[in-house]
Amino acid sequence: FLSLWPLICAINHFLLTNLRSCTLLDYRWEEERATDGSKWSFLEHKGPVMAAPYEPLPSNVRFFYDGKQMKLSPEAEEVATFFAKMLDHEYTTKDTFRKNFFKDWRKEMTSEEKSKITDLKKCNFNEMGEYFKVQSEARKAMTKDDKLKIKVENERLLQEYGFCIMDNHKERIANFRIEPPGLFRGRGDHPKMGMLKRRIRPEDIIINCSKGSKQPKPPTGTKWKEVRHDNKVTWLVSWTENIQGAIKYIMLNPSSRIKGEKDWQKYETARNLKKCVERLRNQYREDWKSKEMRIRQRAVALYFIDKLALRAGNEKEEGESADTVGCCSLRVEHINLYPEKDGQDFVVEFDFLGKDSIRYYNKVPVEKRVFKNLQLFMENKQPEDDLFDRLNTSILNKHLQELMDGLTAKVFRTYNASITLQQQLKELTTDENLPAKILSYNRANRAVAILCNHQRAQPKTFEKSMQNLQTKIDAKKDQLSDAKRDVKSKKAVERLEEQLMKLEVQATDREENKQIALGTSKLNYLDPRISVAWCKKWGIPIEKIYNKTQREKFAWAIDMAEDDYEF
DNA sequence: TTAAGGACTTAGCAATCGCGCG
DNA sequence: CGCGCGATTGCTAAGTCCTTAA
Repeated sequence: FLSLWPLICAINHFLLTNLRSCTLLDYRWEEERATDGSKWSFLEHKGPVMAAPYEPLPSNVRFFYDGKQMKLSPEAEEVATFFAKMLDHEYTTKDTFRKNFFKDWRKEMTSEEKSKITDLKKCNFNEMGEYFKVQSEARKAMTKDDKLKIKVENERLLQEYGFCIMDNHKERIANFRIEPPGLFRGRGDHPKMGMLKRRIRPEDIIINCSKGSKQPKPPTGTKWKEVRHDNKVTWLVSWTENIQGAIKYIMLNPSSRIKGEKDWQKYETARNLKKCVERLRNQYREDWKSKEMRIRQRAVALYFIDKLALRAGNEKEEGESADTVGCCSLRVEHINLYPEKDGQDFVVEFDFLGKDSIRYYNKVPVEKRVFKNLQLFMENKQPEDDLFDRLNTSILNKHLQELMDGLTAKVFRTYNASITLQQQLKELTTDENLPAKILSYNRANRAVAILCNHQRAQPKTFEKSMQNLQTKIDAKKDQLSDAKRDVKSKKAVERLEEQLMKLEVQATDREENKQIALGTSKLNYLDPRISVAWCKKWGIPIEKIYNKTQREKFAWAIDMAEDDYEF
């Protein structure tokens, strides 16, 4: 294997460079597209990689019920291992999780097991849990050669299943592996946490490819649920998941033509909004005065979406998922009104759980008319009543569609994120050294992340890593003063000063960033042409802003944007 | 008009990678 | 050369919005 590796790398490199030059040569971003709603005319792929089959535990790894050893049937044992693997996780202490798990686990038991195992508290999974810990330690301690074997096998799988042919292009597939079975982990206070996510069989899977293509073969002795040839959609494989009954898809990587073009289109729609946003703002200000309640509600909601970059807020079925809201689904209990607070007039305090149960907390002064309207909307309502009872996302989006072609609520997030980046870059970038410019970029990015409420848990290692950095800074300062004493080494002093500045910038950046996630806005909300243009204008290598994956995703923008690009 | 189904984008966290350091 | 950490990637849940059907 060691001798094979360089060859594999060489082949891989050849393929990648070949693909890249292909992109450059044929300008696939500028190819003509069909107008009949079809997404492709040829699609060929190898189908999904199925999850690895269950391997029963060795007989020395035991399960105990009520203190007594018990040999479980393979089906019940598999589900038990899912729980055992999560023993250290907070999830397994939660009532809902345990209840859902136990209910679903019992469904997999033989009738004998079912009659014996009646109380989760009496189940002892410790040996199983230990076994998996030892296994994962062993994996970490594997020899180089064994690690390489795994790497080679993964690479082989990627080469075989990780690509497809769509309309003359070899494209990378995003998620070509079928999700393995396990226990459902919802986010936040999810009523279904702990339920069994069942194993997906070939009989559950729908394959989508073109008629003339070589069809993917199901594993021997099995059949696909269906093979269809629908070129009005972009997915290659789909199946229905058993927790929410939702459909899951295998689709292409963001670097693909089909995703890139869609992304480009998204930013073009946002730029169209830029052209008419003042008109729209005047319109909703007028509508605050409407004699119709539904119009006032629509106008106030739109104002929030525009000013605060709130999500649309579709209705959700109660009890099916965590209780989270967006703009249209805000309830009376999610806001507080203060005619005067901290020296500001007409302050609205927002406090609610948004997507992924991330808390949105914000205090904002608003126009008097908005404030009065909110008071009106809240009159005679209970805390759990809808704030905008005459509004939903479908009504709002229908209205937006009339104001501008292609306009929906989420376009405001894209527009406000991108315009903020552009403005902030203009404001913050100074003609300093490279690290200072990068810091400016990150600060502009950060302003957007704060606007969009993209948070992350403070890394567990944050305090320590800040300390380490401080130690480095102190050491560098010492070095510097030593060097300064030594009159001969003027060059060395300069170099040390630069290194020290770099470290200090890094520390500032990291501190400001501890609870903010920049990745989401960078990947989904910021027109990449703004960043490409900024790099060109200031002579900054694009690699400083975008890593390899990001450069692949934004290849279209890197190809087309010049230094004078205006969002 | 509403509900359900379907397709696609957006999201944070966990696992893994790979680089700089002693 | 191994270790530890930050960076990157993988995973899949959770949104948005459109279409279809009753």
